[in-house]
Amino acid sequence: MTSIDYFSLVETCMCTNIRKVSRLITKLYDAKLKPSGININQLAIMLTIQGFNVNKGIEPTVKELSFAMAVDPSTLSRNLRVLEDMGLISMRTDEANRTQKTIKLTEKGSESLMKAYPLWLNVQDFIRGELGEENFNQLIFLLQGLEHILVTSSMP
Amino acid sequence: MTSIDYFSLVETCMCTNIRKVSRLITKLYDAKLKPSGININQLAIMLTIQGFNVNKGIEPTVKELSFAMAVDPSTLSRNLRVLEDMGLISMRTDEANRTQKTIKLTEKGSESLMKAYPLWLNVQDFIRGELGEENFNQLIFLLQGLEHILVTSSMP
DNA sequence: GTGCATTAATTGTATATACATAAATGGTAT
DNA sequence: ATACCATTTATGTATATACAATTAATGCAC
Repeated sequence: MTSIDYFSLVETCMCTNIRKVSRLITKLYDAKLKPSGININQLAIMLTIQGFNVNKGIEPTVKELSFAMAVDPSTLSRNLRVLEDMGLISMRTDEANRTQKTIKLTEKGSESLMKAYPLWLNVQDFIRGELGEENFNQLIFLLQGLEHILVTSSMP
Repeated sequence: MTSIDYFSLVETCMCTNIRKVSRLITKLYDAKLKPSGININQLAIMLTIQGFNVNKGIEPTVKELSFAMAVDPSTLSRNLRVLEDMGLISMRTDEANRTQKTIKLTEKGSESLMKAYPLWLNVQDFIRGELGEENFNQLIFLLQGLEHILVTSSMP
């Protein structure tokens, strides 16, 4: 094997590319969401909770939320604690099955969501404008395809 | 404004999609790199250091590395500490300008790199195989386009 | 119903991440 | 030469992340 070009190697790494963009885009969304008092991760958590509630008519458990977001339960547990301390969500032991807890937004949480929504839309539109509609959609499509592969296929 | 479909909202969020895939793909790369003793983030750091060294003939400073990887210097500072404690890199105060430090791989670091390389290649090939060559390349292309936008354009 | 396996959530530990600030050095203006 | 400003790195603090292990509750087999 001849010598390796390390720079181009790291530039073709799917994981490294995604992690780099993840850092950059998180920074932008967090900055623009700042006036709402929540960051993009917290917004995503609350939107997913609200999605369970509005679309499915249920209050999700930690496990359900964890699966929907592809976050480790232990990670989510700590993230939820922060939101609870902020008064944006409430968690309650499910009396039907006391091993699990159900989660819902508080009134204050709903208000934060409404405050964050237009700010989120602004960033989203900025990115869409810069990338172009077609590239934006294509990127989302490819990311969701990759996500599906990572969740369903198991590498030997 | 009529009621919002929160589920589809979060599914169209560029940031949330990227963060989710980032978690999933990091998990896969880390698992497959495990026998090498380093994770994908550490591999990326060491490859970038080696890239500076081999391609540019210089030992990068924390700032240069931080810029190349789009990581905050304070974050990188801690990540480098771990690699230093593992004996994979060495950092030295630049005597020409004592405000900065220069970084290089140790012999042990180079060995780790060589051990990690075939493992990395396996994961990379797996992803390429599952996505298909064309989608793989297209995804990298779109990610680098977005990266460029995030680094150069400033949102009003 | 007692014991054991299972499941859900949390905690211990470690790395990753960034902002704000501090510490150390270097450069410049007067 | 000194005083001030700029630059680089590191530290304080807080959130994000996951794996391993723990705790608590359930359920099943006998």
